[in-house]
Amino acid sequence: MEFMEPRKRAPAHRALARELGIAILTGRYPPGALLPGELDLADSLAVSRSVVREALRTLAAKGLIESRPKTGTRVRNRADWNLLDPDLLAWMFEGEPPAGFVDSLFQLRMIVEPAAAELAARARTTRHIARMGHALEVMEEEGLSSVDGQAADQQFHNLILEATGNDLLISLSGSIGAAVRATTLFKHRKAKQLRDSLPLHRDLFAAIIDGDPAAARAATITLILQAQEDTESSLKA
Amino acid sequence: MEFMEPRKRAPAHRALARELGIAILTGRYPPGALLPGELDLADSLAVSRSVVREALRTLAAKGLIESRPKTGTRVRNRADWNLLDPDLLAWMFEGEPPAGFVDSLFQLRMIVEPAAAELAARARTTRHIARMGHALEVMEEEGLSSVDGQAADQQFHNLILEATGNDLLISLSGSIGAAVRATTLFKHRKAKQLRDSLPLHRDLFAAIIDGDPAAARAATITLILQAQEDTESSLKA
DNA sequence: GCGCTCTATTATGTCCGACAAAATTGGCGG
DNA sequence: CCGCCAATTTTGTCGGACATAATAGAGCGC
Repeated sequence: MEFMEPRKRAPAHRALARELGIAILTGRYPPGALLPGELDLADSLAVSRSVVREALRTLAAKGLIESRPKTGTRVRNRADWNLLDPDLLAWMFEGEPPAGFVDSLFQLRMIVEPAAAELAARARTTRHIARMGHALEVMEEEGLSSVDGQAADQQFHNLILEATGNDLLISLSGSIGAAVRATTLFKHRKAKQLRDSLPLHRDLFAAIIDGDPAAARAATITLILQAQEDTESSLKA
Repeated sequence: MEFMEPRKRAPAHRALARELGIAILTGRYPPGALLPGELDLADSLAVSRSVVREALRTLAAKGLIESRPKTGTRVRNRADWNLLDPDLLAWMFEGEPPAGFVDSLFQLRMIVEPAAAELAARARTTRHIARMGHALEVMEEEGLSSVDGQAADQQFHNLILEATGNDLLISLSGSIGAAVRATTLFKHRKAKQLRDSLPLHRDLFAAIIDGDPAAARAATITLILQAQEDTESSLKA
């Protein structure tokens, strides 16, 4: 159990799930492949079979694998993977994100977030407006490079989805948030000059306050486009 | 282990995960609540602690719960639940779907599917067209009430998402498909007269063949609206 | 030889009992 | 009164054993 050094807090079964999950996502075990038996895994990794089994249950719950007696444990088809699971998205970005995946993510954001902003502009309550205003304040004071500033940025976007009152969209916010968090790492790691997105955030906030769906949609699109351009220029570097 | 009678094929840990998952989703264990200790659960349900633990790992992987030593296992906040997980959606519809949830689902479909149809009309290959044509044929021959016809319907919609070439959208198709399958049950169970959706499917198919994004979007919107009206009239009855 | 059934094998599935580690709680001492 | 330390409780990990299911192969009859 030597592979959990970075996070001593992480239980062995969680560390192993991450390990195997990444191995599957990166294609070391391609779809249809049979992975080693539980007992083999257990003693090749120096953990008990319980740990292996719990890790496999975690991966099975995320749609990555499928276990049957005698047959063994098999990697499921890519279409069955729950790619919107926050853990999977996080694991996906641990190394270099697969080509095209970043595009897929921005395509999805471009579909979901403008529509969500529209809904939010209609359904928002004063409570939501207050909390969004607070998040915006933190962003302005702390800046978008600081940890607190980025957390406030996340919350600002989550609040928009929350304001739609749609449970499924709220759940999506967690997933997309996990992925955006990861891409933001790339942006700040590799790119030096990032355009200030605060004015665009303010425009979006104003549109939601006004209850102007069209303006909210337009502001969101602009915001995502800028993030996409910055991210792509970072990836090229 | 007497609760797995309906599906003898289902392992105990899977049956228990479903059991507990439904209990959490239906609010029997509300967010923040502490559920019984592993040992208590084990002998109150007459299974071993291993089974209980593997079930809990499954639920944890789906974002429902969170375990820590000494503190116990706690139900996480609703916002952390992976509602787009196919299992969770299926469990959600085992009983009466919560009020507003059906609306949320159609709202999500109305956001995602028209946009996906647009993309599909641009990116579709002849291979996709051929498979979609085949699915449409099955639907026409078997009818939408038959099992095969509904399966073909599912596949038709999945193929559209697949044609977008966007992995995240493809993954969404599995989730939404699970939910749509469930709502379809309601429609055919309670409603007597369902309008024929085949002509609309043909319109959508034609638009995709033509590579006409605007028409594909419009056809998809019409299709979803009709399904929504039929579903709502079924739920009232 | 061909095909069927029945057995053998091998993986996951389940059970048990024990100890380790962590985190809260309470008590002890400064 | 505060802070440190120990006691307790719960999850975490371990090891081994047996049950069960699904495949592969042996044996049998035709």
